[in-house]
Amino acid sequence: MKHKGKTNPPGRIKIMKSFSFLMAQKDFHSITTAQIAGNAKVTEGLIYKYFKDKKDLLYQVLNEHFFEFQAKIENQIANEKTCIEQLEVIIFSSLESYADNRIFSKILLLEVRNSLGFFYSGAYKMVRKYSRTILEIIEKGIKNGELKPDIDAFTLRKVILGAIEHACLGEIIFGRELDIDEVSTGIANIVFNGAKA
Amino acid sequence: MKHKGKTNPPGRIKIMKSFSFLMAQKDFHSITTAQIAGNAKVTEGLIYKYFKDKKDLLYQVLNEHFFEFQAKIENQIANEKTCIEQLEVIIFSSLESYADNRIFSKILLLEVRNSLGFFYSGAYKMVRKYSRTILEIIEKGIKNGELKPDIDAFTLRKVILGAIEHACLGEIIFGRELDIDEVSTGIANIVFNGAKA
DNA sequence: CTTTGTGAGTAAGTGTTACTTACCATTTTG
DNA sequence: CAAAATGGTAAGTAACACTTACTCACAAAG
Repeated sequence: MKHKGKTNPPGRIKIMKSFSFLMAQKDFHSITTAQIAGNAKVTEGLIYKYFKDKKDLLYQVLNEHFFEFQAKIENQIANEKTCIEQLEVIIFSSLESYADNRIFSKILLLEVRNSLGFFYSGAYKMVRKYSRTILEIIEKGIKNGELKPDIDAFTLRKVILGAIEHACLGEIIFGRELDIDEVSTGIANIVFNGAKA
Repeated sequence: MKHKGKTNPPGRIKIMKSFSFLMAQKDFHSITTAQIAGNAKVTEGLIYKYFKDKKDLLYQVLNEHFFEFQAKIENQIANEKTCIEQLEVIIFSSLESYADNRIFSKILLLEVRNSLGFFYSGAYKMVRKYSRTILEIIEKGIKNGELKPDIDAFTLRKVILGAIEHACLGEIIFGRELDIDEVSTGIANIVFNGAKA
């Protein structure tokens, strides 16, 4: 009998916790189902009651983290008035969330992108929502004259998202410390004022 | 008897070609050693004469592509005089190289980053060289007054590299077409002149 | 002109791994 | 109270990455 997702039994929670714990130490592929089950003190078979496969477990863990991420960001945007201030908050909050939640960052920026299945998962819907929010703010900024009329909204989004993600990589991969204040004001300064003298 | 890497026998070439061919169609993990060998018309065992493991095969294929990439970029930088022009060329050429060589892009941007082994591979040395070149141009630009003195060179590099990589993702993952001219001038415009009105 | 060594390649494994099937016990519900 | 569903276990299995032991060809060296 397959699980229909209406409840959240202890076994399921233990499996997700165990998996998150292991993800903090090694990469997805070198985590085995035996380790996940052993660490969670359940049998391997139970994993497949609650998750379609190992990848699905990864997506669902990501999904849980994404809720917090999204909620926090949207909360903080609401406090800002101008579009530029909102974008600055997005840069800062994203960096902060990534730094606070390394497992989330690791999964989202390094582990899920390589397989097509992710782009059909629920977690990806949240990525798109986050991404759309940014685009809407940029478009509003162009309309109300805060941003230059000749810039392309999609390209500006690429620059912002790319900068955020790239800034986190060193931290995730090598465990380097990141001065969020410095980096986020640095990125905002370049993106809004330009680097040319 | 293990291979000592002094020659480049036909079997080795066939394996790398076969693997590249398969990488154009599916992701790394869903390619099996049996498929690689079958497609190359050699036995599975031969793969392990020339490559430490499957990941090592991935790194070596990446490494080959990286030579071209690096050579091309450094060639094109040499033609430009100002630092801003050099950085513009880097943005354009990188986008162009990624677009022309999807297997290379896919491996570098999606497949290798998730395992630590990559950062000890020869291919990663080339990434660092490319990355250092960009940093040096930026630092020169700050010194000679082309770029603002208050920007941080590392942050500017993050923005440029992040924007380039993010711009390629849609293309690699979904096979979307990318207007390189438009995107590269768009990125350069934002990064150098800023988005604020 | 045999011996010795080595590079290129094969054939047949082996242990692990992700995933499946069949089963049990307890709770919920018609 | 019987039927269905939930929560969980135990014992598999096919496929996979990787290993071991072995040819064969051929080139120097003695």
